[in-house]
Amino acid sequence: MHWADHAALSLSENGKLQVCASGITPSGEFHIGHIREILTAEMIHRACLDLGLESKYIFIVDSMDPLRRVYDFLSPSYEKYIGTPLAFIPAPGPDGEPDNSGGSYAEYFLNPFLNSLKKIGVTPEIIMNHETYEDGKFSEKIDSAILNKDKIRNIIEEISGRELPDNWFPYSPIGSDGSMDGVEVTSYEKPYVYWKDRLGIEGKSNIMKAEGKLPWRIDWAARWGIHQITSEPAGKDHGSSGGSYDTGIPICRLLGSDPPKKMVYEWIQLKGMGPMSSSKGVTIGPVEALNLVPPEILRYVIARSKVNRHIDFDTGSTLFETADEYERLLSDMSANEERGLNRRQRIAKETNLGALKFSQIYRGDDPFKSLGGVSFRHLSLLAQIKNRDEDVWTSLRKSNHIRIGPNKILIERLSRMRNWIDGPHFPEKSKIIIHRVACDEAIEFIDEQKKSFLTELKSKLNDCEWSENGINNLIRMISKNSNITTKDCYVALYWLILGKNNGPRIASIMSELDKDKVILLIESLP
RNA sequence: GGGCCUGUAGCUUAGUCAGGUAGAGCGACGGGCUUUUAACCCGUCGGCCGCGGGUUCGAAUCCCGUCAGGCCCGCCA
Repeated sequence: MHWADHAALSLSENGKLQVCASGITPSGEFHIGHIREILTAEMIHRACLDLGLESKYIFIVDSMDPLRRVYDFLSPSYEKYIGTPLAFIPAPGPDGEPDNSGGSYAEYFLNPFLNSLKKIGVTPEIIMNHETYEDGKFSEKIDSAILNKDKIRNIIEEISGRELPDNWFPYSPIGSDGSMDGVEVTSYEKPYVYWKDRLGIEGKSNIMKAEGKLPWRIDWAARWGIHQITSEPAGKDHGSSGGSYDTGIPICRLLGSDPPKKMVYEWIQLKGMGPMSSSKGVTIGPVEALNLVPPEILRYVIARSKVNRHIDFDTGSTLFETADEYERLLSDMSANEERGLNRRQRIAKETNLGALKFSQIYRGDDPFKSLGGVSFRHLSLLAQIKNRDEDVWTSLRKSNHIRIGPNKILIERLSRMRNWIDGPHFPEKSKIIIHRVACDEAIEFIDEQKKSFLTELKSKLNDCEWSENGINNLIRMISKNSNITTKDCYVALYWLILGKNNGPRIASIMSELDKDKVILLIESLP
């Protein structure tokens, strides 16, 4: 059984109404790590629906969270906004300076992300957390938290092992300059929290409005109750023992609600570069990823991996393999029957089918409709050899990958493949590099006999039709009349042109090159 | 210091929750496609399931220990 179906099944024991949630702080660029947060919850939501439960999926934007520090991509003028909720800070303009015409900081980073989510078929109910505060929905929880201040303090200190300062208070009011930093609470009289800020100015915050917020650990526990959340997978940072999940559960109960069951997902890492971090520049954005691979493949990256296993993401060969695995699974699924499968194979097949199901952009779509019929590896080859799309289709027709014209899926794949190849993420290993002069290995491999074959070939090139077939026929003809095997003739050409001992059909590569270039290349042999 | 994840064929890994003869892909090798391939099809090779112990008729799977790698524990998915 797929993990999402399994999660849904265990949720179903607690009732028919399910609310699956994700929460992200929009403090900077979103990256594919956030995609895991989103998709883990969204797939469980879909699984609930598949099971016949009533379920909704909400995405809570932590717009009330304060700016923690001035990130590298921000201008130093953001210094004054540290401690201010992201919803109340102007977005950075093109120069990194605060720009009042560009909406809020939170929206600035959120909107492109929502766009990408739409492309992968995720359409959550979006809740801006600062609006929940503005609407007074937090007020009861805030009141309750303040009244239970000592109990909450105990929970946090005991479970997290952290020691809270003496002046700690379970509510952070916003001071006169908009920041929550250095604001000390002096007293509480519902609905007002009285305070003195770091400038020495005194004031009060109404807990019915967005004039302050609960600290993170309490905020999280409170919203579980406010939104009736039954499932919220959290990143491993919240999941380690003593982390915010562990303190959230008893705090949520203390505030009068049932918490969701703890579920922790592992992080996505960029292969060889450790965990993703926007501030360190170790990141790949969803927009970037979607320029390379189709949305169903991006979903599949998440769907195929168990929640508690980390994912090594890289835009090189791993992504190729994952994409090809998707294609292969699809064709295998239609082929073999249930019979003759033992228990393990049945489970594996069932799980794989689940992964395919959750990879579809729209729930209920037939996975087989997303079958391209050509491996990504092969497509990358053709895309590099053939400059014109039409030639790619011709080649695919010849190899029986497609019958008539390419379908929409394939056309989109080729266009993405060209992006991939032209961009910085395409793996070196898969690149086809045309040599301009013979490399050392080529010179070593090409002995006198092979050289005379090439010389002969060169002299006939001008008479031959400059097409894949014409060139290939010429190669075959000359090789037959030479003393070496056909295979050696081809290998010599591979070494000469690509610097490797094999490759895609050499005639098709040559036909895309200028004749003069080929001639110069042969002449570059000593 | 506390905790999590991982260790299975050359590489990537499934199978671990519900113990019952180790599966797959890539690579390599061989063959086919009377045209070469990193296409396509068929086949072969390849695993003391990190190591040691225990439970069991039976362990990759459960338990204990141990080694190695990665990660989290101020904010970060």
